[in-house]
Amino acid sequence: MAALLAKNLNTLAGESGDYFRIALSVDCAIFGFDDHELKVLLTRSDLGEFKNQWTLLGDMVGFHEDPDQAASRVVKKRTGLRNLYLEQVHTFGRPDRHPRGRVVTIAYYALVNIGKVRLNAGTPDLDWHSVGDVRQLATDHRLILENCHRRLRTQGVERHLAFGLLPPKFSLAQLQSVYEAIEGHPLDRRNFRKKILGMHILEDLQEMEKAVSHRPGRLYRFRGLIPGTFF
Amino acid sequence: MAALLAKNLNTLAGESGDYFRIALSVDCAIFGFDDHELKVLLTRSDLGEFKNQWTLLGDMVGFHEDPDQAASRVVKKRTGLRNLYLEQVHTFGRPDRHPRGRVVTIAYYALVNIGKVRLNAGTPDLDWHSVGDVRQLATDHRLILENCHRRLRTQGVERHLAFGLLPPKFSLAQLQSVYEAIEGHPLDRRNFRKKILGMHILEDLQEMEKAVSHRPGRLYRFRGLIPGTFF
DNA sequence: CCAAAAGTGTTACAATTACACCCATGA
DNA sequence: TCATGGGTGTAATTGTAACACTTTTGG
Repeated sequence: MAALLAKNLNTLAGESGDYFRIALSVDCAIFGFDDHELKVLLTRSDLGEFKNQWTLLGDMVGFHEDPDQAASRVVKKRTGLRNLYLEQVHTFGRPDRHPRGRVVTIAYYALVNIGKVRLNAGTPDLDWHSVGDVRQLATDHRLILENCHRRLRTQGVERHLAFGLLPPKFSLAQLQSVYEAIEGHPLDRRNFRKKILGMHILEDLQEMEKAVSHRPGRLYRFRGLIPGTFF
Repeated sequence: MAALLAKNLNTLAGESGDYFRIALSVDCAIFGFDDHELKVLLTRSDLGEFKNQWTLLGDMVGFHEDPDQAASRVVKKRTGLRNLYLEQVHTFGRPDRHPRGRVVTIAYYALVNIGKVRLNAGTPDLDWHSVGDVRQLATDHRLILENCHRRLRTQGVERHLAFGLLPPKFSLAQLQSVYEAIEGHPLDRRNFRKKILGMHILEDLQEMEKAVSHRPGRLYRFRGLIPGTFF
């Protein structure tokens, strides 16, 4: 069967006859938001060459598996969450990128509500890291993370993705804090409220924050679907 | 050697043990501009199931080859042009997308000056097609083309990519015509000139169009590098 | 009553849009 | 002299950015 497949693939005419041995993986930058900072979920590499270095979460793509599904599977396995918005960002395929041979990886990012995540205890040192503090990662994962972060930043407020990072009920201050963390600079409060409220994407819950040691903020929820998610 | 690689790859822990048999290809939407229309270079499929259907230009990625290089190689082989700007757009990997087995493809787009292209005679029915007229393509190439075209449209004037579609000397009317073809709607002439000239990216060549049956336009050339290209 | 964050409008500036007439050339 | 497209400026509108004081709560 493998030989037959190889023969078929060879009829596709490439420069070399051995391209069918390329392995395909997915790597996910799973972003969360906590303590006014953008976080990314990392674990420890299990590659000897990169032992003890941090890496994004990934896995090989199964032979009968859609890469998008492989990415969902990775996120589900490590965080317990399903039906998240996952966006494909870029495919990294330099021949020398992986120490164990030819592995091409498709990078995705996901946005999760950090409070809902039950971290999978079976994953070594699985934990959240401030994106700004990440230094070295195994193989080319720093490059991959930078690409995912840039994509997230340039996606813009209009795509409403940031709501995936928040609990269902939130204040405008929390929402602003999310955008500040993503964009990396402070925003003007009045202009931010004007803009967001003018979009009519928030439903006023007629509720207030509780037990805060200052004037409580009004709570809202997001009106409308986040693409790829079901609430 | 193949068995050793497979064994190594199996240690990467996937759902199934046969992911290493996934084949990887590149497919290129090569855009050109002519007769006030955005064109794309197509050829005839050599897949029995899609015989006589049009397809984008692609090839398998060699085992030791960077996908970006594979895309350059494809463009060079069919058009004779090298050092073009090529942008990776998306990776398509549905398990059922290809009739000859598991082939995941990385899509790229390129912008070429159609006048410089010497079409490779060895490619069946290789020719330019108006993007707006493209109906059915082999496998999922219509989807791939739509993705590449959308990426090109949303890239915006600021990225200066459209210059790749023009000869070195061009008039503002030609440039405007390119943007109109890409964006799919007419633009106001005065506003367009104001915007482009205000960018200071054009050098006035102090030359005029020749042999046109109307008032000749001033010729310009692009000042500065198109990313990924050398002039 | 103090600290801390919520809530609220107006003005200046920049960017974008809409719009109409004269000019240079070849046929 | 006509047809064709080149070349030009201004006013209205819209969007964005800057900016300070009052309110509500818990401690």
